[in-house]
Amino acid sequence: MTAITWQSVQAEALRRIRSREWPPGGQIPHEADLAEELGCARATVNRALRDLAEAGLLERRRKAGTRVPLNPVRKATLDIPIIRQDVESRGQSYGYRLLARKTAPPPTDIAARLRLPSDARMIHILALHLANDTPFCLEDRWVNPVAVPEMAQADLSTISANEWLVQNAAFSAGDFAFGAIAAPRAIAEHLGCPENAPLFTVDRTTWAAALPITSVRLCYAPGHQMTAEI
Amino acid sequence: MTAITWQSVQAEALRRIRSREWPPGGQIPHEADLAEELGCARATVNRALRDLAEAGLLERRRKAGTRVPLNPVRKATLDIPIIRQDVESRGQSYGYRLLARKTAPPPTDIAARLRLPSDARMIHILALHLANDTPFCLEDRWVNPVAVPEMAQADLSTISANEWLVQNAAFSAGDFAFGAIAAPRAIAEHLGCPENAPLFTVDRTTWAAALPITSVRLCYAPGHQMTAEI
DNA sequence: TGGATTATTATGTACATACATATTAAACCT
DNA sequence: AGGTTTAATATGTATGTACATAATAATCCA
Repeated sequence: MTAITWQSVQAEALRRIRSREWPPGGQIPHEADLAEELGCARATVNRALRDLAEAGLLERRRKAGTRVPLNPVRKATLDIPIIRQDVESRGQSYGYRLLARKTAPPPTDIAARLRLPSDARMIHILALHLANDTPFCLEDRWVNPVAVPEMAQADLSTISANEWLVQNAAFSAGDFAFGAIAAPRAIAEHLGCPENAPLFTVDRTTWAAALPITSVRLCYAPGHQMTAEI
Repeated sequence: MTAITWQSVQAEALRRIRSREWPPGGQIPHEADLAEELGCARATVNRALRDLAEAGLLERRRKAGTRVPLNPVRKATLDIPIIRQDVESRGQSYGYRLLARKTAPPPTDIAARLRLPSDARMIHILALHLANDTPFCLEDRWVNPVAVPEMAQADLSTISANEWLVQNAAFSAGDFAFGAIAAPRAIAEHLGCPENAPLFTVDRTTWAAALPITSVRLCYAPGHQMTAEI
């Protein structure tokens, strides 16, 4: 009979943080004391508090102990599915059109972001993702063929570069930037929206260790929202 | 001498996933086997694999075992600091102006989102956050006074509602939505940007258990980007 | 055969113990 | 007093064991 779980310890810790029994900025008892008080092993307390620290609700440092941060930096978790799954999980039918694919030197900002020379040969892909046959998202992607040589043979008319890369490229790290732009003429035409319409954009760069794989900008149709939970 | 850490086990697992030694869609050896093979305790393997599963790189189910997902839904972690810290961490000076504060019934969409009757009395706050004395972000917030009665006495001219709530409201859950809008006249004037400029927006609703606390829309000045890493 | 019941099995968790590691506080020496 | 060394301490992690739990596979029975 083990009534005390690490979740119950975590719930009790949360309660104390919220009730200010453990005030913001203040130190909390150390693991051994809590374990004794709650009647469980230190490992159980450790698991509970470590988890809270990862969520930004506690700050822990060796020897210094554990404290409740004054201004907690909360962490939200964002799910990044492939676009097809994103559309399908909304209960809509997914469609895809490859608009262009060619080898060319990248624009300077892309080259700089990937730390490649601006005369490097890269694959440029332009594709449209559809939901219920209406434009959902425009994918403007540059791929480093050195990182994924197999891509030259890939048939990107049936599977999107987005999906192909998730399945075939071994990426280790990446960064995202979310923002908004006014739709330029060319993009507005593809998305079927007015020129200068406000578009939600996601810029994404991925790496395999130090080797740059791809940099992509996704322009979503007007009104699109991306959601996260905390 | 304990050379094997859960991090090293995790690194080895990652290597096998990336090298396709453990192919997408395939099952991997169970914990006991891996522990024996790598020469460590099962708990160590468990910690390593559990972490990878949380990041979306593995799928684990009791009895069914652990497998490499075909289309991994990667999880990105977003830091949500208070706006002042966001500005200051960019090396800019933070400024703040309370534009309006009054009690009023909420618009229907806000009421619906918070599951409150549309004739509820709520506190409406409009405030401008500045970076280096130029507009950074416009905060349009509705607060449920039932959830935070102390807010009636709060001096929101020196501390933003954003910061006050983080320090004083015991929130337990929340959701975010990121999007883009064309700046309406009123917002454009506050942000000092052209009307219809594309603005990055964050809509955020927070709860204390079942009790709605606040719903806020942050409109960032044109060009602003929010970043995340994976 | 089919539906319910019962093993079986892989992950999930708890615990006691031991040691590692980072950091602070104390002691020390010049 | 000030800088350096040393001790003390809280968290971090590894281990072996034991049992819990969920889900599948096997079995049984009508």
